[in-house]
Amino acid sequence: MPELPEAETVIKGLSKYLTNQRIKNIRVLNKKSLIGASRQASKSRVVGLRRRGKSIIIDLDNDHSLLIHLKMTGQLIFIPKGTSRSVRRINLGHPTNDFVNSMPSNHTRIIFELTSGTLYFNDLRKFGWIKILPTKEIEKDSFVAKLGPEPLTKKFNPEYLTNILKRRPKSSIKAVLLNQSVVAGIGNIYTDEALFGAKILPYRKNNTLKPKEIKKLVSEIKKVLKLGIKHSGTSIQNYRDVKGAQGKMQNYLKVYGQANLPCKTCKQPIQKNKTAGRGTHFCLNCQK
DNA sequence: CACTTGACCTGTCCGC
DNA sequence: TGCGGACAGGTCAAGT
Repeated sequence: MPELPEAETVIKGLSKYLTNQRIKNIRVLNKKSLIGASRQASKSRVVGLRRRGKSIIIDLDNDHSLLIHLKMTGQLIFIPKGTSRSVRRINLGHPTNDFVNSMPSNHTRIIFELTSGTLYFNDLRKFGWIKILPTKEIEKDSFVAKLGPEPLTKKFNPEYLTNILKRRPKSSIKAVLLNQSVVAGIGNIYTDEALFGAKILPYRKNNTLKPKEIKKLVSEIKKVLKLGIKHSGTSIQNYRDVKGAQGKMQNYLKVYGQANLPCKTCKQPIQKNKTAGRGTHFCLNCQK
């Protein structure tokens, strides 16, 4: 789930709790969730948090970093030291956890014990991972090295996207926006929202987009991502912030998850199909 | 080279 | 109530 706005929200929430805190111990409950040696992170102090695309980076004072990808169902939940059991009763988005006090939950994969409290990495589907690697090697990491520009920087502009589309004339615009090597951080939700804002059907072939449409699309992508950040991300099922709270962006979505409901602009029913292998939402009347 | 498909996992929801 | 199948926000390897 977590796309760029959700990763950004998690970082904002975690920073105040983790910065300058020491990692005392790391408990690995699911081996596959951790890549690298946990001893390279324990006994170190957190110096800062940052984001690259959808991934979260926690820098440590021993020249190592945690590179984290939440994939679809990953959560980073922080419980400050001394939190009472009643406060720990939080809704994590699935029935097994809904009314259970439990941290760790059934889906906790890694536990970081810090001086300020405990950080739980939960991940129902086990697709997510945390890598521990030297800070200097993050840029060379096999995952990070392939990422395209950040969508909220000037590097992502109409000229850049135009050149990308020329090299991929026959695929769909949606497939391009989901490709992290083209632009890093956009996922299924914000792709559908940005294409609606730009009035472009998701399955349009790239060589049919006009310059005006490309320009509008770039600006709509930046707009929906900023709106997502403003509303602390989208919570459809599992996404939660560090305190287990839901984001608010789902209340502002115009097409994602709105199949058969009236379009907020023209009242025609929102359509759903499969484009680029993903559930895709659009308005046949508003988008061309 | 670029695109599509299936796999990775666990769970929910819907129809029968 | 049970069962089978489709589907779920991401990415990668393998196939075309």
